[in-house]
Amino acid sequence: MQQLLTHITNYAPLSNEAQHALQNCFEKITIAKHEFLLTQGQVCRYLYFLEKGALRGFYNLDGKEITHWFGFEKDFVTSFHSFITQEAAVENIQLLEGSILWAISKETLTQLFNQYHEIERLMRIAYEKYYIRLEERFVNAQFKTASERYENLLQQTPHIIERVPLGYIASYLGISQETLSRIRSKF
Amino acid sequence: MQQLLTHITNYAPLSNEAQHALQNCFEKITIAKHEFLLTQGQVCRYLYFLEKGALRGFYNLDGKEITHWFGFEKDFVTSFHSFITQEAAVENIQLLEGSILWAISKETLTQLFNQYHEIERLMRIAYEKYYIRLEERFVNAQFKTASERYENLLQQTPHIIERVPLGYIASYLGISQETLSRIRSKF
DNA sequence: TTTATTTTTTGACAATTGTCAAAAAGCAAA
DNA sequence: TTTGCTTTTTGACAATTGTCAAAAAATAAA
Repeated sequence: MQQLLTHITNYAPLSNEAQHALQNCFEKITIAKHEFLLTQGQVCRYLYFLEKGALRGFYNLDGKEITHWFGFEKDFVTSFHSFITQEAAVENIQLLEGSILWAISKETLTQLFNQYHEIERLMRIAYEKYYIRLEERFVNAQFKTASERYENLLQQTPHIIERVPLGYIASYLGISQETLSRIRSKF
Repeated sequence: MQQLLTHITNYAPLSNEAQHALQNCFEKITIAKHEFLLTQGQVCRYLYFLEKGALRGFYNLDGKEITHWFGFEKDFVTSFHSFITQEAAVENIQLLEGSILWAISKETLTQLFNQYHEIERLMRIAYEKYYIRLEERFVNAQFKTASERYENLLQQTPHIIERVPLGYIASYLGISQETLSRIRSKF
C-alpha cells in the first residue's frame, strides 16, 4: 500500500486526508499464476494497482489469442474500455506470475472524485501519462518493421523479455512466433 | 463557441460560471489551407478545438512524411506529447482545409483546473474518451491486415476518404500509396 | 533421473506488402 | 482550351512476414 501511495504522489501531491481516504478504499488481492482477473464478457468493475507480479491482457481473434499488453510492478491495470464504459469486456486479463494487487471499484473511485478534487486531478494526470505511453506504442506498431519493434522492446522494456514467454511477446509485437525467433537469431 | 460548449457539456454538465470562464479563455483562430498550426521542434502550448475544417498530424521519418492522425469538426487537437510534457514536438500539424479553431493555452487551462473542479473533471473524461479511441486504433494497427484496416476506415470514419488525399490516408493506415490503390481497386 | 508436456527453433513454401519507374487521371493556372 | 503540376494507378520485381510441419530445446511432473 505504501508503494501505491509513493507512486501516485509522484504524479501529484496529495493531502493527508486524501491519502487516508485512498488507503481505506483500496482492497488487497492476491492471485496465483494462470488465474484470471477478468474474462471476456464480464464488465470490469475495478481498477487495479499491481504491487508485485506480472500479467497480460489478451483477446480472442479467429481462434487465436492476441496478447496486446503486459502489466508489471507499479502499473495501473484494468480493461480500460470496459472500466470506462462499463460495457462487457472483449479482453481477458490473466496472471503471468503469482501477484499482489490493490483494487478499487469504479463506484468508489467516482465517490472519491466527488469528495477530493485532488484525486480526480491525479487520475487526469495518470490518463495523460497512459495516453502518451499508448501513443508511442501505436506509432511503433503502425510505422516500424518487426525488427525495429523488437529492438525497441529490448531498449525500452527489457524486463518483458526476461519475464514473459516468447509466444506472448511475438503476439504483443504483432508478429508470428516464428518471425520473432528468426529476428532474435540474428541480432 | 456555442458548438464547443454544446460539445463538452455532452461529456459532463457544467455550471454557468464554469461555462463563462471557459468562454473567456478560448481564443478564436482562423487559418488557411496548407498553413501549420505547429512545426516540429516547437513546444505545443495550446489545446485547440476544431470548429470547422480539417487537419493532419505528421512527422518525418527517413525523409518521408508519416501522417498519423487527422482532425475534423468537434475534435480537440494538439500534439498531445508536447502539450502534456511541454517538450519539443516531434510532429507537425498542418491544415488540410481552411479552418476555424478555438485555442486555450496550457497555463490558462491549468488555472481553470485550479478554479473549477468540474473543468478538470471534463478533461479527465475527455482523456478517457481519447484513450479508448487510441486503443482501438492501436489494436487495428497492430493486429489487422492492410485490407481490414481500410475496410474499418470505410465503416468507422468514411468522412476521411471524402476529405483527405489518398497519399495521406495510405500513410495513416500504415501502408504504401500503391498498396492502398490496389486494395481500393478490388473492394 | 526418466518421462511427459510445453516452448522455441528451423525449413520449405506461400501470401502480403513494399519499391521503383512509368503511365494515366485529375486539377488548376494561364 | 491548353499547359503544367499534382495525385493516383499500374506493372514488374524484391523484401518481409506468415503458415504449416517437424525437430530441438527447455521445463515440469513422475
